[in-house]
Amino acid sequence: MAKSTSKRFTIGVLSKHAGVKIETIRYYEKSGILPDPQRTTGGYRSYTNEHLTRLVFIRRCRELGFSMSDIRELLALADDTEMHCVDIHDRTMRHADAIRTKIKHLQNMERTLRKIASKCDGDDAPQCPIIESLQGAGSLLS
Amino acid sequence: MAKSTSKRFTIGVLSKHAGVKIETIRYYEKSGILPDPQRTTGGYRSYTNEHLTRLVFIRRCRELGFSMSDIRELLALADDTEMHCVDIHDRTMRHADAIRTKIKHLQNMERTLRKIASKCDGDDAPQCPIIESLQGAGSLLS
DNA sequence: AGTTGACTCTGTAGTTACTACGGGGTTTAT
DNA sequence: ATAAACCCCGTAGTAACTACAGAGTCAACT
Repeated sequence: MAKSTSKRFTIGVLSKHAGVKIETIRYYEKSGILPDPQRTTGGYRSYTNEHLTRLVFIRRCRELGFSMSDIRELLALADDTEMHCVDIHDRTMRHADAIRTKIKHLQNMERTLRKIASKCDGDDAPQCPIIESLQGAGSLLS
Repeated sequence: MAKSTSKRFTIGVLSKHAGVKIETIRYYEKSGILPDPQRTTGGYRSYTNEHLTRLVFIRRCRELGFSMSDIRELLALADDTEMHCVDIHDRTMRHADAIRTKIKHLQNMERTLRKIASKCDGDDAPQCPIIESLQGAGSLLS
């Protein structure tokens, strides 16, 4: 768990590694969700691995349907701040429960999709039984 | 599997049951993701349970971070359309794989959050070990 | 029948979270 | 030293809603 190499890099490099567009990174900075980086003498933003970690986390959260304020709260948990232990416990549990629900829904969807795929597997029959498979209890829309 | 009761209801009722705002329902209709319902003589929209099912599915997908075009594709799978079996197989598997990745990330987050909560459980110690728990390999940000 | 209140209609404008672009300065490589 | 590639900031555009205004509809009392 040695402290990671603290090389600094530009916004373009950060963008590539995090999979987040440059404009979006600046947008996150402006909205306070990603801390202002140091600047070079020329005025260029200079990032560290901590920025990268945080940015990847933000990107993932967005892909998983969390709002910016959700993410702000989750990051506050990671950033400590001056919250009380009890607050943290409650907030954390609420988030964990919401996430569990998301997982359940995704698991249902994945199961149904794989069922559909397996029915369409192998033979290229003129009409695959997709409609039927979607009417039943295990419907994608259920 | 009897055909569900085909009572019709207004947009307000649909909104309440689906947990989707009226304006959003009209927006979905305009963007073609929710089929145009019948109208009463007075011009009111008249919905069925099929609309409800579809709308709940759309809402969930949005909460899970799917874009409108993702949802359009998923609904196309449910709606049959004139796609070939092979197409469906490929698309379905791609979606299933993406969903599996989402599940993995959410499971990591849930595990980490519950760990944090359990550390903050019971005693109201002056400083809970949140920061440390977030630095390690099982960090929320990892 | 009339009227009140809750509901719905359409269309337009505002919000959130990006995304693209334009005009300029900086850095790097030849 | 001069392009090419990169970065700066600000503004405008997009996607997916969300709110509001002004008018019509419906159900239920008197």
